[in-house]
Amino acid sequence: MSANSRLTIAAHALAWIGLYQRQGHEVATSEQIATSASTNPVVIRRLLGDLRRAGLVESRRGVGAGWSVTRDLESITLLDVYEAVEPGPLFAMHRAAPDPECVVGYGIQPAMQRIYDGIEETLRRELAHVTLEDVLRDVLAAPR
Amino acid sequence: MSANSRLTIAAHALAWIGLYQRQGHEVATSEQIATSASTNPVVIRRLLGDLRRAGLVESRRGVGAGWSVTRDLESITLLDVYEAVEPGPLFAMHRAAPDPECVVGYGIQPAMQRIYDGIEETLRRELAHVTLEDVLRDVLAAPR
DNA sequence: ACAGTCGTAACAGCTAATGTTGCGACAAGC
DNA sequence: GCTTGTCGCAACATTAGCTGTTACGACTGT
Repeated sequence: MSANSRLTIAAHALAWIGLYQRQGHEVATSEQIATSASTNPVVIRRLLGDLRRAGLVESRRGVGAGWSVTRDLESITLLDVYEAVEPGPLFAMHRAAPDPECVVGYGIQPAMQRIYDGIEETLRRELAHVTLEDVLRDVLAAPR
Repeated sequence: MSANSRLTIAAHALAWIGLYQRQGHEVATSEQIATSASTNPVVIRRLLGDLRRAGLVESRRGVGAGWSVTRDLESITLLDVYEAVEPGPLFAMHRAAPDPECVVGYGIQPAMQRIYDGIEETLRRELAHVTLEDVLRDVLAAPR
């Protein structure tokens, strides 16, 4: 399966901003977050752009600009983040439509789609259980 | 997320072989399955090769060669298929290791890994619920 | 020996994520 | 108003994985 780190990096960024604000700062820059996540500031801005579209963060421009979280970390779940940064479904159907003359080719897509829908629903429930506050707490509990 | 149809095609192939055998045939060829799934025989052979490594199918060579299912469809779950054809984890960590000097960079990976492990476990339980027999029954129940 | 099918390598094409550069837009501070 | 730091965004290169295709040797029933 595709090595997709979007959810990981987005959670990293949110936890970083949340902690930084908790330490008294107003906003965090994409540069700072990129350094912590070992990636490029543009990658961070793109991801945070998705999160802004979902209303989870906001950005300020000009000098002293940067990003801030709009809600309490307690109220943001990984499902919110997942839906903001992951566009497609977990599993895909056939690229080209299967042979409609074949019994299996005819019935396989609705059958699999029902299964996949159920699985995605379960995944969502699972992600909705975990808040960013949980993540940050767990991060800070790591032994040094 | 990557549009990955491996699980779909593998389930399609297994259901096809299972039904074909149920109709009295000994083996199915990759050519036949590829036609039903609208893809290339080599793609099918590659996927069935993974399934053979997992012991779910076997192949015969020479004239009159082809593929057959080794177990009752009732005893094969989508989890068996998933594990046979999907190598990696659902979600990936950072490409490059995050900054170990940063509190978040230091603790984020174990924290996310625990969450992802739990999610994959749930996914597995969900996939283990569905047998190929269920899939085939559902396929055949499709209205024409 | 022939014919049909698998097994596998090699390569091209496509898609998505990621990395990088560049530059205009914007706003705080001087 | 100028400078400065940061975002917004476009453009492009790179990488990785899956998919499609061709080719050819290996194998086996007839």
